[in-house]
Amino acid sequence: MSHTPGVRQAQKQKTRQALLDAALGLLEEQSLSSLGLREVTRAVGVAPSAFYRHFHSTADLGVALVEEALGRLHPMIRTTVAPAEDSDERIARAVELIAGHVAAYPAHVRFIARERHGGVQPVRDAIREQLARFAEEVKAELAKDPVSAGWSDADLLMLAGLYVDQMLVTGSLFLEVLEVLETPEAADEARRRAADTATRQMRLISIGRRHWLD
Amino acid sequence: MSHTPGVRQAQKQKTRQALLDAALGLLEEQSLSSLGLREVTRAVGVAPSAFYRHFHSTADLGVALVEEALGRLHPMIRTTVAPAEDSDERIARAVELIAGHVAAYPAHVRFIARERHGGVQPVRDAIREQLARFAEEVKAELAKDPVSAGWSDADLLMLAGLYVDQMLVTGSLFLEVLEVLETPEAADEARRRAADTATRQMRLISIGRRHWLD
DNA sequence: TGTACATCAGTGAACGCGCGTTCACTGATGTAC
DNA sequence: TGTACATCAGTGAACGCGCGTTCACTGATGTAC
Repeated sequence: MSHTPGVRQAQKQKTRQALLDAALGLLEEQSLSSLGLREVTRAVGVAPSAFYRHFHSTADLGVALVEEALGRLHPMIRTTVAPAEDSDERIARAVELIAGHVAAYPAHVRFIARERHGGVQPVRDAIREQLARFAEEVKAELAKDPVSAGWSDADLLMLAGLYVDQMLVTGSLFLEVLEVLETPEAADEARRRAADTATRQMRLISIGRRHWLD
Repeated sequence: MSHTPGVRQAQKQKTRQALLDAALGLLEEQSLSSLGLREVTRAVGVAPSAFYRHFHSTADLGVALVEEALGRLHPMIRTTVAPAEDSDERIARAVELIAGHVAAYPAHVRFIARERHGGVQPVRDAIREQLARFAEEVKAELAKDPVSAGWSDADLLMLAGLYVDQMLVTGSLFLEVLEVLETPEAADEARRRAADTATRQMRLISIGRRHWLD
């Protein structure tokens, strides 16, 4: 039953990925709700009608992009929030990791930031669902930390949500830095300041965490 | 030189406001980058070409909406963050104020949340500028508080930014509640939980603030 | 291995439609005297 | 107050254009025997 001959399926998969990649590129400068099906197929070099072999609509494609952008991020989240000897060290690690991810996948990060509150409901829903999963995972990780002794489940989830939101805020901050750039030196300086602000904000939150039960 | 007869100007202003109102309504279910000039004029009941008497483009209209949504919020911010006898009281006041604002102007709040990272650059810039002003004002207010003794200017601005972001997060949270509703009872319960989460997150941040210099 | 038939990813033409923008216009409002 | 002229917010027709969707098609890939 598993036959899966391959050649035909592989080619289809390749076209599908080309559509996703082209869409992501076009979405750097517009929202999903204004993305045209014909724009995407034109960028790939296939007929407009070919689009329907892969997606019902651009909204459907958007949901696939959410999976691509966030689906594989779960393991990364886990290791980022994992308890560390030194709290400042974990924060530095997290900020570096976010900066690296934004530098490596700016279009994915921008897409999520933009469509989280965007005009396409199914995509908003898909993002909300993924972020809720992140929050649950962060909560599970926080619970392992001795610092969390005595915390209620609701408070742990509240803190996890705060961390998840803060990650997105930090990601957006690094994205803004990429947009401005001007000279390489100015960009470096801006990145440094963004990392510094993000680090201090996370540090303040983790101080609040340590004194929550005082 | 001030002549300003009025009748003609007043009528023009009325049409302009009608365009803004209609656009805001249409933007509840789509992003600015997909909003059509003809949609807006159709909703108002004027000819498409009349649009150009008021705005160069829908992006231009969007910038005007940013001013409308955020421009008059500055005094409110000031009183919200103003030092209070009891920290928990100030937090409760802030959360109630945000909830009330979202309930009173949901379309404005949704517009800002959506377009802050949206596909229309001039609008993003206008929002960023307004939020930067908010952060400066919050910073000035925080500086008055005895708790801020010994804080560097950079740290005050960092904290102010955290508060501004948290206000937007809280606004979005209340907005999501409005979207779901289902039954009135469920909506009430959801609103209660949203307020509770927002309150605890702000409390955690203010605990972090009190122990920042430990 | 070879043959006959089935599948199906991608084609290309056609459609009706709403878009943004232009332009000469109308007629109420404003100004000068 | 009355008259003659200027201003200008809003009109409506026209334009060329790209859109999403449909449909019968083609030809390479897959399957059965």
